[in-house]
Amino acid sequence: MPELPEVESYARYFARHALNQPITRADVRDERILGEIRKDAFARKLKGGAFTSVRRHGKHLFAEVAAKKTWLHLHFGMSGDLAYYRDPKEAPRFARIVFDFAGGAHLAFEDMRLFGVADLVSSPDSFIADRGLGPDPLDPKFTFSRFAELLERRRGAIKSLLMTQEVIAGLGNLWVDETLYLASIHPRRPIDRITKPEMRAIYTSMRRLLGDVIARHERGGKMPAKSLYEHREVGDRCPRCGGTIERSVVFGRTTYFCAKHQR
DNA sequence: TTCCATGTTCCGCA
DNA sequence: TTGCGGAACATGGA
Repeated sequence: MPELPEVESYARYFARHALNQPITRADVRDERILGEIRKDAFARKLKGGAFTSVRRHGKHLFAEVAAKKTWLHLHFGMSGDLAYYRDPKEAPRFARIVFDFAGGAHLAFEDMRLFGVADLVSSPDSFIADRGLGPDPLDPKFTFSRFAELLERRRGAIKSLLMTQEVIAGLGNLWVDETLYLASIHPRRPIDRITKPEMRAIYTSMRRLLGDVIARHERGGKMPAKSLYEHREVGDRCPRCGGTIERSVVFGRTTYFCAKHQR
């Protein structure tokens, strides 16, 4: 379930469990999950190191291996997840890489659909720059004026822009729909027809939503009954205004919205 | 059997 | 140059 809030939860999970334990083995069980690097080079570079810190940018997770001067980079695709466990029998069915630690524990990078990627990179900052990723919306430096700048001289549907990782890094289909629902903006609204107050509504809704979803992951709660998330079905009643939930395709993705209050 | 899925990339066209 | 539609990738669940 990996958009920004999910990856943030994975990053915290990684930091809580898998830091500062010597890596005795990096077992690549399906080489298709690797990016550029080959399986033996990946394993050789990590063996004997230890993860020392974790960073997240957008949907990307980075774990530093300071002694080896490298960072593990993970992208979770559509179905990626992490699992930390002691008994090897608990390994997830679709574990693509398993890190064995000296203390006897294991960290699995699982990804059923194999759209995820694992790689080694020299630093998160150089990766972000090379990839041309936009700012992370939860970065404290990501102010409203920076957000407004991103919308300048842009055309097209607001949903497409918010989904584009080179513009803003981290939002995906689900939480873009939820953001626009909260801000009462139609997903196809042309960017150049969004007013300043509406921009602020989008900015505020987006940041509050992402924080809420992260907090919810931490305590394992459901989304509120009033959320679009709980009503992603054609013909459902909008829990905020009683309008009808409709579906269309925007930016190639199934899009749900309230036909009444999202304009 | 068929359709759909929280992502990304590449190609062709306007 | 920018934006968009479509297809592809791999796999399981409804």
